[in-house]
Amino acid sequence: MGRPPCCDKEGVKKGPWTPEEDISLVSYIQEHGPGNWRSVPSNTGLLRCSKSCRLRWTNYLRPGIRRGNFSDGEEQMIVHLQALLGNRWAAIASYLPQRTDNDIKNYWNTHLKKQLKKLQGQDGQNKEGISSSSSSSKSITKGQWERRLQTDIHMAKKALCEALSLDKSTNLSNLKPNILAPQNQPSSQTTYASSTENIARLLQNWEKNSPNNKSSQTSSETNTQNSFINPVGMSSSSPSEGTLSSTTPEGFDHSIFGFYSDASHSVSVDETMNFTPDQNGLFQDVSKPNLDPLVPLSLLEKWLFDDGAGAGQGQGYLMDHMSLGENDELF
DNA sequence: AAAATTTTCAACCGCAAATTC
DNA sequence: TGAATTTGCGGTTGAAAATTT
Repeated sequence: MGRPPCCDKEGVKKGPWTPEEDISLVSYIQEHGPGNWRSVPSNTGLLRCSKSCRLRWTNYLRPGIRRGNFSDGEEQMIVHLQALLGNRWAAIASYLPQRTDNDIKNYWNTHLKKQLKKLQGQDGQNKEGISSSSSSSKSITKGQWERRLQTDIHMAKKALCEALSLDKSTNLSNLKPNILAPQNQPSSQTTYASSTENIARLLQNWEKNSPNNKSSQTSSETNTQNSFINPVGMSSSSPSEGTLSSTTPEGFDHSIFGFYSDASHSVSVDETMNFTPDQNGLFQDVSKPNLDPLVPLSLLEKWLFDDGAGAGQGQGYLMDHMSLGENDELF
């Protein structure tokens, strides 16, 4: 016997999410934590299927997500990892904790693929496409099954890290954010919308900046200067590119949730590149380990392609060189 | 200025693995 | 144990925005 369906297909809303729906979902998750998606639509009253809720959360609302332009480093990382792992976007995204697999996939399909094609056209000698990747020549020598196996080893280690770290701190995903406020932050702060009151206030502000008033909401740059009140008292983002402010098609600025808040300052790209789940609190997707996104690719490559990698020799090497936060001690 | 074309990216779909009962 | 369901992943779509003609 199975379980009842999460939602019936009829009466399920599709298409772009409205700010109200976002707020509804966010406030529910703030209270109950992410997970148990099948109960989300019924408990929130959202006319969305559980799948859609999960997707919206993981790809858009989840704190710690960095949106907008990809840095050169990220770009290179994606190109290298794609050469190593193929189109395994979730695996690739695990190396870029601030990016979603969907974003990476989109970026690959819209930007990098073309760039590589161009390069390929310019340099006919490089038939493989990733001409600049030192690892690519090695990767051809490995069968695809072998690459997959190596990735799986990495994923297994990752899962072990998570399991062990979760054991240490109880099951984080089931606890409420206020309970798990990062220790290095003042107790008055959360890394998330601070309360349902805040969300209500956000909605008020959003209404003031009515969706009809599109002129001020068309770019992330203008959004950094909009009139949303930061619920946790965070100063407004600096207008410099790369500040963590994201905007829905409706112009809903998610920085208002204080996802990335550090009450004393807005978060720059450089800072966020080094963020850790602890710094960003509970709502950092626990499925993404704290792997420093700027780990030199040669380390990854070395590990993945090291003959001894599968047996654990390379494992220690990689782990030693990657910032794993709490998990460092595990290896 | 307007139409046509291209680009972008949020969201959907289907499948496979994992989970639940 | 096995069937039914949920969850997660990768491929794809299509509306909106941007760019070109």
